[in-house]
Formats: sequence, C-alpha cells, structure tokens
Amino acid sequence: MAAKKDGEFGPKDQASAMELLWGAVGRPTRGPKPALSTERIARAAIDIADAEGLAMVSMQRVAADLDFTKMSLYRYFPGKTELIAFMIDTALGEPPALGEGGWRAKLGEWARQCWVVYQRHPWLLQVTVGQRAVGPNELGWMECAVEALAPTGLDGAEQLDAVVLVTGHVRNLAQQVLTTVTPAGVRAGSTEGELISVLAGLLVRHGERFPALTTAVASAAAGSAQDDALDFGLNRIFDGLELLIAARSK
Amino acid sequence: MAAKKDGEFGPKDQASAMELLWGAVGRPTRGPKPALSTERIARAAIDIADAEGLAMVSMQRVAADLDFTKMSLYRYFPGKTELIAFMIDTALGEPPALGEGGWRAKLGEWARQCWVVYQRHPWLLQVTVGQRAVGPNELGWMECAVEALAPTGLDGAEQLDAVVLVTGHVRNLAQQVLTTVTPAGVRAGSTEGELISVLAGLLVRHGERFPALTTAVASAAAGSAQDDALDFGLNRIFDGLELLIAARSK
DNA sequence: CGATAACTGTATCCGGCGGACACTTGGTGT
DNA sequence: ACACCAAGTGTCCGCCGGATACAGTTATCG
Repeated sequence: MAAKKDGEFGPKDQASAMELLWGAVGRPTRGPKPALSTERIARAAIDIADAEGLAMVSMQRVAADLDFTKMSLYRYFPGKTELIAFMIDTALGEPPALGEGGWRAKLGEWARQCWVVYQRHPWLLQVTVGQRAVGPNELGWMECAVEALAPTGLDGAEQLDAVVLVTGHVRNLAQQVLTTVTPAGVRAGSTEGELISVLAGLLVRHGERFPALTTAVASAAAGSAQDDALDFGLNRIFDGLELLIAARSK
Repeated sequence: MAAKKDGEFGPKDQASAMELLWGAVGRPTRGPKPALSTERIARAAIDIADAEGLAMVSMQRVAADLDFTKMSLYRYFPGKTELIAFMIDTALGEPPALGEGGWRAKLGEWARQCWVVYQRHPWLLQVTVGQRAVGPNELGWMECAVEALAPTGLDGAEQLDAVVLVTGHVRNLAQQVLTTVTPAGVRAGSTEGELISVLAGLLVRHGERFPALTTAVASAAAGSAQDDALDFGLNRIFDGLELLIAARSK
C-alpha cells in the first residue's frame, strides 16, 4: 500500500467501489441486523461536506454524527475511498427530467441542473477528478444529455464530445465561483463580480505587467451587473454545435 | 484552526501565500545563509508530484529528497498550503509565446499549451479548484489569452468569459483522460479510446438502462480512431465565438 | 439450543502536519 | 576582536485521521 492515499484509486478499490455502487452486494441474512446502511452513512457524510467542506469528512466525524464509532463504518465501506464514491453518486441523484423542446433547450436545461447540483454540493468538484468508479446516477446524467443530442444527426463520438464540452464549461465555472467554507461553517459564496474585484485588486499593484488583462477587467467591472458567464459559454457552445449540426444535415 | 485542512485556505493563508508568490519577502541579512530556497523546495515537490502523484507530497518526503528534515521547510513556507500555492505557480511556468496569426490561431495555440502543462503536471487539476492565491504566472497565462482576444471587438467581460470557456474545456478534458499513478510510480495514461472501452464495459452489463448512451458509445467505438475531443471542443467554441465577433463588428 | 455469521466497540499501529525548544551559524554593533 | 542575536536547522513531541486485530454481542439457521 505504498502510493495509495486520499483521492487515488487502486484497481482493487475500483472493483469494490463498483460492487457497492451497482448494488452487487446481497446482504446476508445471518447475524444481527445492521443498525446503519450505506445510504444513511453517505447522507451523513454529504451533510458534513455540504455544511463544512470535504476536509471535515473523516470517518470519525461521520461516525460521531451517527452516534457510532468509526469502526462500524468499515462494515459498510472497505475504506474512505468507497465511501466517497458512494457519496458522489448519491449526491448527484436521479438525472433530471428534461422538458420537451429542441436539443438546445434540453441541453441548456441539463447544464443548468448540473449547475444547481454543483452549487448544492461544491465538494463534488474536488472529488470528481481523475479516474474513479462511475456510478449509475452519474451514467444516468450522461445518458440524459446524450439523449437530448441523439436526434441531431451527430454521430456517437460527436455526441459524447459535445456532452464533455458542456460539462467542462459548467464545472469550470462552478470552480471559479465557489466557495470555500469559513471556520464557522457558513458558506462564503463569491459572485462573479467579487471575483473580478479580487482580480482588480491584484492588478492595481501589478497592472503594468498585464495590460490586456487590466483593460479587460476594468471594462468588465465598469460594464456592470451581467454575471451570466454560464449563459455566455452555453450560448457560444450551442452556436458552435448548431453550425456543425447544420453542416451534417445538409 | 477548526475547519482548515488540505486544499482549503483561510484568509491568513492567502495573505502569506500572496507575499511569497509575489515576492514581497525581503530576506534579511543576519544569521546563516539559507541552505535551501523556495524554488528548490518547490521543484523537489513538483518532481515528486509529477512522478508519484500529489498524495506522495508530504513535508517529510520533500525534505527527505533534499536531504533535510521536515522542519527546515517551515522556515521557507508557513505550511503545506503555501508550498502548494508556490508549486502551482512554478509548475505553470512562464506563459507561452503565441505566434502571429488571428485570434483563432493564437487561442488554439494557447489551449494546446495549457493541455501540455496539464499532461506534464496532472496534479494541477486536483489542486487548482476553489478559491486560492493566484500567482504571477497564473495571471500571466490569463493575460496571454486575453491579449489574443483583445483585437476582436469583444468587450472586457466577454473576453474574460471566453477565456474561462476555453480553459474549462481543456481542464475538463484533461481530467477525463488523465492518469492516476500506479504504486510503482509509472503513469498509466488512458487514451480517449480506453475511456470509451471502460464505458462500453459498463454498458454491456447495464446497457438497457442507458439506451442513448449505448448507441452513442457503440457508434463511437466503431467509428474508429479519431481521438480529438480537444479539437472538437475548441472548434465548436471558436465557431461560436466567431459568430459573436461577427455580430459585434457588424 | 448451540453453532455460526454478521455487527459494534476497544485498543493499537502507522503516517502526516505542525509546534516547542535546543543547538548552530555568521553578520553586526561596540 | 568579541559578544550578541537573528536566522537556519535538528530532535522530540502532540494531535489527528485512516486502517487493522481482536474481543464482545446479536440474531438466524441447522
């Protein structure tokens, strides 16, 4: 167990995480009834992560919140890695139901739902990097987006690439805008405007080295209160996709 | 120090990290000469992170690689947080020099350079999430991209949004494709094709629940060896931007 | 009814971050 | 020239989190 820690998965971990996520574990009938469940534990952990940040999620803390000792949890998850994988899929939840409409409306709705999830569970951003076990809900979200693009005439690879493109935009924007947690546990959300003012503060002291950035930030700060970088990006992406779709169906 | 750990910054941390990053520390003249330097330490830490993953970067390990004890490092960095901030800016390095050409060529080149950096330092993806102290090199990269967009007639906010859009795509794609580290320390890179086959493997067992995804993946797998999701996304984004630029200059 | 499987708790190891404090080094003031 | 003292370094230690071993407890099956 040399190089395993924190966010990294070895092959064995992925295997057991997969079993848990996809429900390949038949709970046996012998012995005392479990006082806990993977769901309850995951919920407790998610509550902590939502309220106080991922760093506060320790086996001890989760167990304490459930009035158990930390070792009980190891009967439900082989290790913290698997708990986190389960937290991810639980926090994602059921994929959204997209209303009727064209692919553009559907995919826009989908992106906005992603955004909401990231707002509610900011720690997802820290934890969904790199290779990991993919759960049913995560796959369901992908299905949902691909489904919106299926009737467009794009081929399979293009559909997948398009979905990756949209998720990338949403994720990155969420990362810019979110929110570490204050020691008190309250979330100090930062709007786009605040970010720009932080940048502006830096540029006051070192502006001469970054002329283009300085003028851009100045114009953005003056330009006022349109903080819709999410929509901006989505519109560009959708415009670009539309061109491709038009070319394909021509 | 209740809720501080790992990747999170308190206000004080940001302050000291800022001083380090922007070189506001005048080394005094009294006492023995420092045997180390922030740069050397950061380089050593980066080497470890590159070769064996971020998880293996501990103060002990970094110090050991430099033949010092861990406490020496605390004369250079108040804590691990600041070391990591310094690692980020060092690993990013000088912003690239973009050749001549239109904004599209320049921004494409810029994105590709980003991609290369993420390939070389995969841990950057894990560590550049959430609020953090921004160093001069990181700002330099932004400057570089904004500069490419300055002559397009987009306003400041649009330029910034466009840059965020591109970085989001590159980052997310890098996250999909990268690479945890095996215990042996070798990097097991995963190509796009491998990712698709992992997906395909899952869908074999649970495909009925994800029909659209199944057909998309099947078509992508059959479709063959065009693994250029990076270019796909960039082209869509640039097409979308081009429409906006055309509309602005009309 | 007892054997057995399964859940929970206690004690313990390991490793990482960071602090306390003593020791060493080498400019600076007198 | 010498003492002083700031600054760098090393040793020991406390704390905490993940993970294991093992004993104690509970409920089902033979």
